[in-house]
Amino acid sequence: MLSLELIRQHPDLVKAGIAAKNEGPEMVDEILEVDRERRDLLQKVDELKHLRNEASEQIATLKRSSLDASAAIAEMKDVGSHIAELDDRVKVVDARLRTLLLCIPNLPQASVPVGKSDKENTIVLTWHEKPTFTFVPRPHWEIGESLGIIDFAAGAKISGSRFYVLKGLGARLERSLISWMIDVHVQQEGYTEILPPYLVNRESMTGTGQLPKFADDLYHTDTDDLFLDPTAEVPVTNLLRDEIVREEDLPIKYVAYTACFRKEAGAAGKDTRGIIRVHQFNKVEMVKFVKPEDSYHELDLLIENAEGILKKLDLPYHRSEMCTGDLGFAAAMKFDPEVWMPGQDRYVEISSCSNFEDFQARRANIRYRTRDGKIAFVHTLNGSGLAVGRTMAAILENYQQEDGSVRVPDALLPYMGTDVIR
RNA sequence: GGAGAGGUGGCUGAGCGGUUGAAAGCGCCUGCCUCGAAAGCAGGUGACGGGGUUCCCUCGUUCGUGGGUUCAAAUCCCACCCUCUCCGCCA
Repeated sequence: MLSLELIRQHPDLVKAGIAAKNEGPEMVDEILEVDRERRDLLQKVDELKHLRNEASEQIATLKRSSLDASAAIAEMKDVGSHIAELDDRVKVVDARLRTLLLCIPNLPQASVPVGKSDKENTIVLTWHEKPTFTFVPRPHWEIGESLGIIDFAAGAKISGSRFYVLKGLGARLERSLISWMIDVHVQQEGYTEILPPYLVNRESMTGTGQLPKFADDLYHTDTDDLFLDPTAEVPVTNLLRDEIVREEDLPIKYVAYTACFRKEAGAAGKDTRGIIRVHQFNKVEMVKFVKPEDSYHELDLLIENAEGILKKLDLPYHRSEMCTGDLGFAAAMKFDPEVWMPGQDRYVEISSCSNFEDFQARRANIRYRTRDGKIAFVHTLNGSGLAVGRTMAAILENYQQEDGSVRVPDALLPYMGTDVIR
């Protein structure tokens, strides 16, 4: 959510910002209009309420000294109904304004390269050359199936397309990755581990920005109006919804594993093979709450924490900087580390590290009290550290051997109990 | 799922139709005291929104949420949500 004050004072700046995200200026004008209407109404109704409050006090005084107050009461009856009428109108206008504010995207940070779509993202860093193989490397779905550790048919039978089943050392590898990633973030980088609910309510989804605009991507339970989390970002960020934390407690750094659920509504025909794009996947997510002045430094650290996992696994990757058109709804700046998949001859997004500035904090009302007593919104950031299924795919493709077996990365040896999957 | 109790400011907790935005205590802040701290004493201390002569003044809202009754609701009525206790069921 953008600050209403910012929209009032610098509508052109806001229009330019959302234009860079491929969003038209109409919403801004409507907000200004509705805001004007709201303030006019408020002025009127507040005046009447003031009148009523004063009259009530007089009535109370009269009653206390057992005097007749029926004249004043009769007079207030009209005022009361007028107030009720205006209050109804305020309520309608308030709801409209809130909806508009919830639907306007965050502004890109000034230094983000302007671009229309993901085609204009730039590679800002490359780590390790693409490895050479003495044989033709296979994609992970072939490796996984031939080793008997990924079963796509079973997933389709149990649940449908874009589901799969892990077996034996495949399941063990996934579980090892989850534990190891969390251990790294907790023990080496000072994050606090969280294990949150996967089902969240409407307020939480609104707080991080999935609702109201992106309901189509979410699984929803009809009976009790809960949503399956598409990322741990949702439950973990909402941990501090409507809270005021102390400045000295910032930054707050959480890491959480959850299963993630996505309808992938707009992705028909995309990544149909393998475990890259599925309806349910595991992810370890880092979430940070920081002071505004620290948030870009914290973004750098967050990216390093995400990429640290890739480095420890010795997986080649590069870092893509999102242009304005590919930032998404809530981010002010975003970097995606992408891992090399030799079996598919391409890089695949394996993490996404964003600074939301105060966009989510405003929606979710997450604030902090400064040392001198002032209250301000925190900045929130999050980044995958990492997407676990895709990490497994990357390991299968990068660590595959000519005989069809897969070496276990050194970092995972203590968790896997074997150094090779065959 | 059934029965009961309850949800009040950062926390504990009073109030149960009319100077109650809300007692008291704790916490926090400021001052005095002190070499300093503690204790003690004095004072201050919620959030949100509107308006203004914008380091301040003023008005409104806010006692789980949403409705209702009333001139007036933390206080009465209804619905929902949540917490706790007991019973049932259960990984």
